[in-house]
Amino acid sequence: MIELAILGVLRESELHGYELKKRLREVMGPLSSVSFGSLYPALAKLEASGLVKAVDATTSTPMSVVPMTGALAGESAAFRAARRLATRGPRNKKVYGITEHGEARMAELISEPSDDERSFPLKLAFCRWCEPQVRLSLLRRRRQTLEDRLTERRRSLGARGERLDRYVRSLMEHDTESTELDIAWLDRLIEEETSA
Amino acid sequence: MIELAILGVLRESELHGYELKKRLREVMGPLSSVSFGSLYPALAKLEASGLVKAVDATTSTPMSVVPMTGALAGESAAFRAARRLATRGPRNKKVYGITEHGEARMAELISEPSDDERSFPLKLAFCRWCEPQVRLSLLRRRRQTLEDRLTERRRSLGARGERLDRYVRSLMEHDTESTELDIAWLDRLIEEETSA
DNA sequence: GTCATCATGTAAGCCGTTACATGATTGC
DNA sequence: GCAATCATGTAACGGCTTACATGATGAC
Repeated sequence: MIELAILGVLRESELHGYELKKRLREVMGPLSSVSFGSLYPALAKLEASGLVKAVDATTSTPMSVVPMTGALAGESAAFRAARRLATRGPRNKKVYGITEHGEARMAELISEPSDDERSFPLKLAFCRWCEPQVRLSLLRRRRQTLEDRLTERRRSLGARGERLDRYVRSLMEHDTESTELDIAWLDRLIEEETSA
Repeated sequence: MIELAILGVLRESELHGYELKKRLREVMGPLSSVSFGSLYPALAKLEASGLVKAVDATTSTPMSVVPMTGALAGESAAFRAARRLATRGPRNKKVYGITEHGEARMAELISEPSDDERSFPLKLAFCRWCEPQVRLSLLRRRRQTLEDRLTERRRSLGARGERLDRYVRSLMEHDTESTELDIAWLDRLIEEETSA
């Protein structure tokens, strides 16, 4: 889970742990944002496996050398990171970048059949990097999962739906509605994917 | 999490661990169904705290005494459990029931402010047992949580929405849509709650 | 008598958390 | 110089999972 999230964010730009955490919160939502206690060990593990590497930021450029244009609004996150890095020196920061091995691992993670509520959004968020057919099968796999759940739900609801508690029934009916919306959304994505 | 689920199911009928697991899967959905490895220790802990107790099923009624009507389809789960218990004897089974202390604990758990994706459905599923005002504040609290997330989402989407990856944007838009559906559903529940 | 199912547990491990410790840099 | 923030980590713990061990009961 956290592995794919880190790789995906690092693929966009090289970052150090602290900024990585901020970007992760943006991607994964304010909920389920990873904590430092899991982020740093995860990074260390990824580095040990060669999926990410610490990039050398040996430019000891003092601040005066960096031209301050005043047009800071347009800066990319990566550029800001680079500037701050140059300003502060690399001694106390570890800036990570994804390796080729890491990119291959990403493709592998996205292809994995597991399809739960947590992993799917993450996979979709980074699926631009993978091949169209992998992306398409991801969408179809997810659709099938939801479809299965829906028929299962309908079966158990039909069996003992009448004598169900009011709140439980409302919960189930809403879940069904919600899942149908999900499927319709996936259908749109699949349609766009196949037409292109 | 698992604590509330167990208490809630036991409140409907006295059960032993194995059947409890089956009922839990029905309530919590096929996903996130607890495993034995977590169920039994959880039950033991609940018993130690006095929230559930092992009910004595000392009725050594032999099977022949139980009349077999043939109309088995209409049996309740509780009755089936009782019959099977009488058939097999209590030696190898531990049938649990909720205590008064456990009922109080349930009310406490439902009142707790934590409101995440997992705990809310569980709370709602068992909220019939708690007082109307507690139930209402549960619904309102959840609604507020979703509303907050929605405004947060809109804020971050407005800031950098244009240059967002296609799939990430679709993900966010769908999440927004989905959350709006949730809120509308909660509004219906709240309306029903206040009108009665 | 044997196989599937029912039934209860324990052990090891994964994945993540909170809380704590440490120190550099910046702004005032 | 001092506080706030940036930055990196460690330690202890929690909750849940899979895999394993054990044995009773029922169907045939």
